[in-house]
Amino acid sequence: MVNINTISLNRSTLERLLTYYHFINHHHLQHSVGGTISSAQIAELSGIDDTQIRKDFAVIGVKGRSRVGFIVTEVVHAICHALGFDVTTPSVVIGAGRLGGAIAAYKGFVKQGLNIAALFDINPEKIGLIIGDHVVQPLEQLDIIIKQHAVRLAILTVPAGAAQDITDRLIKAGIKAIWNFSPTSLNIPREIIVRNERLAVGLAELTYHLKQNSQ
Amino acid sequence: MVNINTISLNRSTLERLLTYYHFINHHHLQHSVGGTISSAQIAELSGIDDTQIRKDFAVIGVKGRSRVGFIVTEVVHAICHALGFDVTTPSVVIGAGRLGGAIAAYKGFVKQGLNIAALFDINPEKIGLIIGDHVVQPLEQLDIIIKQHAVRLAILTVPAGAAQDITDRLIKAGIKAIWNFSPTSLNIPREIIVRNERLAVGLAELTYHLKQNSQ
DNA sequence: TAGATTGTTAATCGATTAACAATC
DNA sequence: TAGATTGTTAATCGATTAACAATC
Repeated sequence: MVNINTISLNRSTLERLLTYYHFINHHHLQHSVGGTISSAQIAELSGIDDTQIRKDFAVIGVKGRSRVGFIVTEVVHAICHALGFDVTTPSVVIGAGRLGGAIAAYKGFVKQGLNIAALFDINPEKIGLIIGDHVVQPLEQLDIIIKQHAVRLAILTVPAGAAQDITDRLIKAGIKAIWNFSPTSLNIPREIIVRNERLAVGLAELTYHLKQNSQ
Repeated sequence: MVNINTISLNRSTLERLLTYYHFINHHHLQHSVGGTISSAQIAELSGIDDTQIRKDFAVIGVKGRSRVGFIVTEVVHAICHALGFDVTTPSVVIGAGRLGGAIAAYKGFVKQGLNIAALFDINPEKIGLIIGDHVVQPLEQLDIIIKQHAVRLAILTVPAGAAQDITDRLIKAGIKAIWNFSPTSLNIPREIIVRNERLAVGLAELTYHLKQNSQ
């Protein structure tokens, strides 16, 4: 086993690795037992430069063969391992609104190792509702469930106004990483990992280009 | 009025502009009539280099004053104009599931000029349901509504398996831009603008860093 | 004026792409 | 072998940061 603990993948690299993974899966290439694929073929599918692909594979410890290419199953396993998909990540979802419910009910993230231990809401009327496989829990249960399941990841889908309070509470309860869907910037200690999912950026990009094209 | 039709903002620039906009709004700076702000102050708030900020402002036509800084309202207006927030963008949401419903019901995008003309679903059981201010429409209404409202933007929240078929149909109906939340890659003509909102990337980034930190 | 801040040029840094020897 | 493909170094490109004259 190649030790990849010491290497550090930046966000662009992670995104590219996920792109390779997606295209390989999408084309059902992983089903061809012992099948191989060249960096040029992946480049053709994904639009990413073939030199870049070979470098990325080198970083995650995948070795290819001259005149043959890379063994598909090796690539898939290495990407899963590098990205942590082969480890289950327990998590909690805070906010049982439409977005929180969508994430809690979505099965696609399970392939990435995500396991949702519980879904919380502050609204008493929502407590007890069943969304996906989850019963909406009151926030009072937060500490207990986080400890019980050794949860380190929280998925935040509360309104902007409530985000900071909940965040402080999550950090006190031992959360180490926050996937933030609230349209606000969180004030957090440096050691906590945050990913702000700013959907507004996507919309801005589209409206901007639409405007450009119509002129 | 500065002509910004000819300039081209890339994705990083758009993201930075939105960041400035967010921090200026978040700190209620726009309410200070005639108030000014320096690039160093925005740098402090946003973490973006002050030289970069001055360059971005130059690109969107905002002029500052020595020893004073930039007039807040001018900055806000210029960003809104550059990003197209001052123009209403009619759109349709395809897929009245939890995610589609969340987007259709969310009011935050209105500030960016987004107007949702209709919400569609293929499932007959969902037709007629009320989500937010919208009645779920059958796909048969797609062409009529797109023409009626001159819709050019479609927001796609259908399962991966249905995404390509719907996309083809949308393009035939005259859609020019697609905000794709389906976890799949769409095959589309070059002239159509697509933004793939790959939430899996965010999750991968977090699980990767959690794994790194625990070793 | 002195000094703070802009606007812009130059330097640095990192990411991407090209080139090509090594390999099978 | 000849030729296709990897692995890696070198070159290019673009984005970021530093420096600093101009300005008020």
